[in-house]
Amino acid sequence: MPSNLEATFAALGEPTRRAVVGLLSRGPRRAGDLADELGQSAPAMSRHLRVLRRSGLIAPEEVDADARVRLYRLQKAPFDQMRGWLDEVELFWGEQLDAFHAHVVARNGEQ
Amino acid sequence: MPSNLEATFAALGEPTRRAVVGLLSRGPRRAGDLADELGQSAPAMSRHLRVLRRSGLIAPEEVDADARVRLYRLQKAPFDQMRGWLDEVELFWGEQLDAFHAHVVARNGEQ
DNA sequence: TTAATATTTAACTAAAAACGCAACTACTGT
DNA sequence: ACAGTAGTTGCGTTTTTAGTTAAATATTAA
Repeated sequence: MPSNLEATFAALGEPTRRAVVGLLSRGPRRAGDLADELGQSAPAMSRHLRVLRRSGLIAPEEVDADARVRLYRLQKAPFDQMRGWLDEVELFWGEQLDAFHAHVVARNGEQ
Repeated sequence: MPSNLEATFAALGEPTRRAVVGLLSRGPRRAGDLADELGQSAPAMSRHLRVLRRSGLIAPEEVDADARVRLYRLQKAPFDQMRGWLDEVELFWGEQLDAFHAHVVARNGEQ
């Protein structure tokens, strides 16, 4: 389950896959149900799920009884990583804006 | 400047473009400087910048003096949209986990 | 006007992604 | 063993993406 930002963002850059994540946020589901709900063929959905699996965003539930059925579940790690990246970017960005503001204030005085 | 999630996530699914965003978070920069710092040819960088522009993640600064130079700057809206989407997903997800926890507690008693 | 600089666009190539259909795997139930 | 169900994979096709070189655009400086 290698969770890398590259694959995560790329996976979410596709509407069907974002919709899959949206549905899975409501609870785990089977591949076939996702295909039906999103109007995709079984092979197409299987491929989307593979992309999502490789990104680490989803994982098949531990198979218990019926191994024909794979219940997919959302994974937290990639979400944390994305938020971490966004936090980092916005942290420096904030400093930049602060510096810009200080610069304006230094030139024009407090508004 | 249509800022849609699809283009935003897709744009960030590429390492060079994420690096561009990282650099721009430290302050606005010219296309040529970004190309140099990231070891990309000018045309390649120009294309990456077009993708980022179309996603809404960056915008060229209002041209002031020298119009040969385009200073690119990060835009907040797409970041807010991404966080909004993540919030929504994790909101439902949280409810799901809460329900699961309640279910476990109901079966096994408080841990 | 001419040269120089910064950036984008055009045309092309190569690699990757997406989708349909058909075939295959793996398991269940009779 | 056989049929049925759930899901994945192989293959051919079409589209998209990323990169290159060369040319075009826009602006400043001489």
